[in-house]
Amino acid sequence: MSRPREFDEQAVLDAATEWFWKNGYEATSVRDLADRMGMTTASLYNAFGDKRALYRLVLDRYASVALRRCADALGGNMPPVRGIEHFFNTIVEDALNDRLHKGCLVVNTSLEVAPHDADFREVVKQVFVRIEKYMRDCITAGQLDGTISTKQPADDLARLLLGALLGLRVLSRTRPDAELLTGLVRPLFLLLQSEKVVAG
Amino acid sequence: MSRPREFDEQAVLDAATEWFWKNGYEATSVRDLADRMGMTTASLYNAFGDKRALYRLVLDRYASVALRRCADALGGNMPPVRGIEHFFNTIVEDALNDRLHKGCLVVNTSLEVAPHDADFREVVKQVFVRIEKYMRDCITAGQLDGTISTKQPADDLARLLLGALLGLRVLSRTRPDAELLTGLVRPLFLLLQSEKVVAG
DNA sequence: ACGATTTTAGATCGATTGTGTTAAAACACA
DNA sequence: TGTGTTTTAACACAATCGATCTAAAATCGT
Repeated sequence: MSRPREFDEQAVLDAATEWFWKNGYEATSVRDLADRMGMTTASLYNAFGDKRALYRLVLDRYASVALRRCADALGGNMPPVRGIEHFFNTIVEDALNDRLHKGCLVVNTSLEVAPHDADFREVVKQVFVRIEKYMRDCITAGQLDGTISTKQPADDLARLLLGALLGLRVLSRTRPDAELLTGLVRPLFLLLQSEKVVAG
Repeated sequence: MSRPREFDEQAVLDAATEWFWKNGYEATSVRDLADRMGMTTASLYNAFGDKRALYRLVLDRYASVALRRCADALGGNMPPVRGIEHFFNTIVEDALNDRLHKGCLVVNTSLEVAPHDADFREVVKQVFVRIEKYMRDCITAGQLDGTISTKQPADDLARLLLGALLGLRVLSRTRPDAELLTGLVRPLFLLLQSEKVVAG
């Protein structure tokens, strides 16, 4: 066989993720990446291809865990409306704890690189489609067991929740204020609330 | 006096806006800009300073008309709830008609350049604050004349509308689909609707 | 028509970009 | 221990970046 790698693949990918996440694609140079990953540019190109391929790998890894977290919260054993509340509360908490204001890598990608790169546009698009589907399935379940209002179709409610999520992510980068973010999600929960349920 | 400029300032700023808007800040080179603006880089630097100053000028110009359009729709002579509907419908229409999927320059800026530039972060932040204020004032007016539900505080409703707007703008770049965008805003209108008003 | 002033056009600066090369070093297997 | 393979380190490539310089062209007030 051959000489083994000196670096831990998961660790260096984490470092690359952090850097891309914080600075974006264009503003991150390969030399910056190599430094932060603790390797030379030659090793980087040898191991991951070019800059674009590395970003793709980083994005796929990020999207994978993000989607799993979404599916766990919305499709888990929690009651549907509790799952949605928990999911959004987690998003808000993460935003308030993120001192670097990195937001969401997928959302950042959707505005910076997806518009002029068909492959990345498709990745982002599919992530959004999946999230919308998780939301819709969760809402449908809640409507069936009577815990979520049926005044509006699950399709539209899921679209609104997706939009609110993306809006949250945008504000997380520029105005990560507790009152703003928690106030934003509050009306969503009341909107979902079934008429049959009496508050208190 | 001196030699007058050969270019129309508003026209070249429009060209610069389009290019920055479509490609973002980093991916737009000064040479690209000069070509599209029909001038040399020397003239560009002489007239507008450096690249960053030009972007700032472009962004301020864009934000100015965007805020005026927002104020006109939400603070005009239309009934509050009609104003909000009109505003969001306009956003959706623009997104569907925008074949280049440029989205909103302020939102694009908030994710690409604002995170690592305090000045631009402040610009974006103030635009969002102003929009939120227009929303809140409009909702408060609607609550006072009984056309908007008072079940939720105007503060929170305004925050949700801002978030939904930003979400709309994100989706406009990646998934400008009519069903998605119109479906997203539909629940918002029903949410605002006063209980006293009977549908139909 | 003249001098003052400013915009042009074109070339080019140093720095940095993404990417590649070369050769030495390090391991696995025989 | 030797052979083969791969990673490493360091250097460097062509291209492009933002920014500037010089000098010619153009227009104003007089």
